[in-house]
Amino acid sequence: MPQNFRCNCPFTSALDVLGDKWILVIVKQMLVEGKETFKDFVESEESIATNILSTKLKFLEEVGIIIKTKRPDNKKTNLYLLTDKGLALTPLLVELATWSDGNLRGLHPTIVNGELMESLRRDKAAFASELERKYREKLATTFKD
Amino acid sequence: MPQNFRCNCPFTSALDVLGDKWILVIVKQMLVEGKETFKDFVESEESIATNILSTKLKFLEEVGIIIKTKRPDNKKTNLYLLTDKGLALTPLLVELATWSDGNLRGLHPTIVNGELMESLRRDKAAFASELERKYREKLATTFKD
DNA sequence: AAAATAAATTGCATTTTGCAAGTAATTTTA
DNA sequence: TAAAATTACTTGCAAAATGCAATTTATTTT
Repeated sequence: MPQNFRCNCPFTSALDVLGDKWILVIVKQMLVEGKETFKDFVESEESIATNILSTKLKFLEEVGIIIKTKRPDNKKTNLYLLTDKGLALTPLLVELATWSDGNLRGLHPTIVNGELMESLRRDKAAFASELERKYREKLATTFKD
Repeated sequence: MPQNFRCNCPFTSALDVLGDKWILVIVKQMLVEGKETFKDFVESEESIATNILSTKLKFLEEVGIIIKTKRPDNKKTNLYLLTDKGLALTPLLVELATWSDGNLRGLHPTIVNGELMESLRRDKAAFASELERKYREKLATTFKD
């Protein structure tokens, strides 16, 4: 957990947990890009350092946003998966992308602007529940054995 | 601006700008608590240090989330006000509070839970547009001279 | 003119972030 | 089945960000 929360404000408390450069990037990689192993995260385009990744994964597990598990047939590779608390971040992530889409292009003209962004613009809520649905489906497959 | 963006992902790019402990706390203090001067921010319950505040206000101005101005009759006190780009963060802030409300009480039982949170729970979108409307009203008054 | 206030800046300590290298436990390949 | 490769780390050290306390400058108030 964050050693201690700054105060009792719900906005500030969310930022005590989520307010840093990496936490929500990792959650995005899981939810949007299907990343689930240490290697997956290290190889992603944001290229997080392994020591930071290790620290952040531990923290995410501590606060209950992800769980660490393994496939029964592989003793080496850890799987990191979103919990319900983690999946509940979907609308927040969608708002992040929406804000970028509408307000960051002046500062950063090469932000991606493909089919995915168009579908997000068309219907944010639908986009969010579709992301969530797909992730739950993947969870069901992972745990079906 | 952030020296450089990590990549072209809209989620990650938003976090390149917003992903830290203080940026969105300052925006919240402006939008939700009506704070507008350096002193206001320093005296708020999150008690930000003056050097950090100074740095963050400069950054927020640089990326166009706030503007720095003065009242015509006071040469000392700076006014910091949200731009449209800043006001566009309202839905994101509302999602932060919503996530805290539903997922952080286990870790942080004293998170506020008053009438304001109830109205947020009742209708998130209405809550957001009411916040925005009130802020624009305040802006109109500030600039009416 | 003296005191108080607002908005900083500066110096220094602590913490966080980041790179590069190394390690331990598997798993794959020759 | 021994050697090589892979996964998930940890460690050491440098750089950057954060934070506290004190000081500074420009107003404004008394």
